[in-house]
Amino acid sequence: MSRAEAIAQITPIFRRYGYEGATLSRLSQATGLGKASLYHYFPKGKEEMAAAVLEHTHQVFSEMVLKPLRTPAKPWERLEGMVQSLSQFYQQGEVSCLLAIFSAGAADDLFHPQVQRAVQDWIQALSEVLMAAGLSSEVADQNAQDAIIQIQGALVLVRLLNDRAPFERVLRGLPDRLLDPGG
Amino acid sequence: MSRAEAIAQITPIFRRYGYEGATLSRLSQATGLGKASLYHYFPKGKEEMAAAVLEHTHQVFSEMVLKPLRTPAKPWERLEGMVQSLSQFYQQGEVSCLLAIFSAGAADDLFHPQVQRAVQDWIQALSEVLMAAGLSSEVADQNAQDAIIQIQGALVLVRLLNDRAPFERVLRGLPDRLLDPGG
DNA sequence: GTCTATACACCGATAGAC
DNA sequence: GTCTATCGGTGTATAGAC
Repeated sequence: MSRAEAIAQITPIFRRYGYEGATLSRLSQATGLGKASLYHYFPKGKEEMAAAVLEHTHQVFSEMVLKPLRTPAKPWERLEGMVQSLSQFYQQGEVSCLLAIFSAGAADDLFHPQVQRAVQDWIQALSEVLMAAGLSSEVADQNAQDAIIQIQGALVLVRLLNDRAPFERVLRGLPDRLLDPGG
Repeated sequence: MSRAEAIAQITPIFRRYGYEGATLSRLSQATGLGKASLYHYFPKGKEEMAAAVLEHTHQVFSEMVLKPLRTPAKPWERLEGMVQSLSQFYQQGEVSCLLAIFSAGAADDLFHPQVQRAVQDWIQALSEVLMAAGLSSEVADQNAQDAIIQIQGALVLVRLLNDRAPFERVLRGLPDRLLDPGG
């Protein structure tokens, strides 16, 4: 067992149960390690586990989702690339967004700066694609925000209805909607 | 102190901290009652408190938000009425949606049926307005879902960025967007 | 009705054997 | 590295005085 493996195994627990609901018992069960053994990889305890999960998820997200936005391809193709990666990253809507989960309750007090920076990075990367497509910086920023709104909203609705269809439908329409200067 | 007052005082705790984060200590502090006194109003304990909060919030929501949708006014005016009420209900985006909060973690196991029904009611009421405006039932259903998506997504983005502007912007554009058959 | 006192389980965390 | 054992604190819930 490596630290990287441990992070991979505890990540779903934080995503599903949130910071407070991710108890050491559940984290221990998810890894197959005893509670005490988790402290070998995360000496500062649960807060360090959550920080590691957030950091690692951000790295995976940047590599999978943001990287396609920064290629030299045409704007529409870059957006298509992001949509494909997003579907994978959120497992067709099956899993919650860690940022959204950590934006409430006790986790918000601990991690708000990191969470906010991650979202701003995403908006920034999207906005640059839209400006490359000819949109004004104001409209680009607004449409980039709308993308996050629709993705996050779709993930919430999926959980509310227990039906992944809204997520896939939103992703499918996303590129065209974002490139529309009329919002 | 009445049961109704107690519900009003503990509701913000559940909204802000979620089911697991809403500890009896916090609920006790919010009401000014001792922990044991809460059991006078909610004999079955925390689960009954959460159920009462969910039930009461649903009643307020139906009266404030859904009722304007069911008036005999013009569709556009009914949507405007909902938007006004929504802004109030979510305090301009300041507070989270209880349904979204209860759709994750342990609360989902306890309350999923109630939560799902509440969302379906909302979609249904919206869809009927849109059909009255001449949209086909398929487009009306889809646009109604999009309304929930945008409202929930905006509430998430508000928390992520610590900025209420996205919520107010989404609400402002909602009626026109919903009545657009091109969705 | 509200309180103090308390029961008992689980929480996060640590010590130390192996 | 992983374990068992255990700590102090807090969680939900109950008993019973007033």
